[in-house]
Amino acid sequence: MHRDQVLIEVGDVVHGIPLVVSGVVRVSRMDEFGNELLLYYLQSGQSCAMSFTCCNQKVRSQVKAVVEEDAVLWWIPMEKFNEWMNIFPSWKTFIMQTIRSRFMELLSVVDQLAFKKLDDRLWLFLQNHAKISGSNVLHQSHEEIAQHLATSREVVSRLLKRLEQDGKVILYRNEVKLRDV
DNA sequence: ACATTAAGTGATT
DNA sequence: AATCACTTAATGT
Repeated sequence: MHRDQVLIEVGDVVHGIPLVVSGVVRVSRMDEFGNELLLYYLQSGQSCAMSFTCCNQKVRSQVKAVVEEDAVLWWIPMEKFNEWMNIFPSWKTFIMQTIRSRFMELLSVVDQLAFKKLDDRLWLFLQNHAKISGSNVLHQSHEEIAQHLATSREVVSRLLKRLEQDGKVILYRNEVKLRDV
């Protein structure tokens, strides 16, 4: 699966469980106008907790999943999913763990929305992306960053400018480089 | 050289 | 913090 490939759109019927073997998948919430809010990233050995509930009850997806970095995925069919639940305790444990960890990440997003200002959210976004991608260079335009944070481009531009003045970041076109602290 | 897209900025709400 | 209107800078053709 190559970069920017859309794995699941809002409203899609989910037929299986995506298990990320390698690469990174970005999971976002969408509103009716196509505005986006980044929920979390999935890395190797992780899976999307949303899909567990969705495909068991044939509920349509409430989130969008896009390949962030070239990824390999295993789609586990629903039947296997249920079968393994009974056969392998380790599978059950894995499912419970992912549900818990995704839930925690969701809480963190809620916390940020409720209690944090945009400058903090932007900074956390940059930090998190660096951690996930293993690179201190973010290849995204201000517009794209703004979309992930569900805000406007101008605001991101201004906040990034301030981060640059604080020496925390260096700005280029379509690129943000984090300085080592 | 010109058109297009990204980024910077002041003013307004 | 969002939106608008406008400018400036970078990039593609």
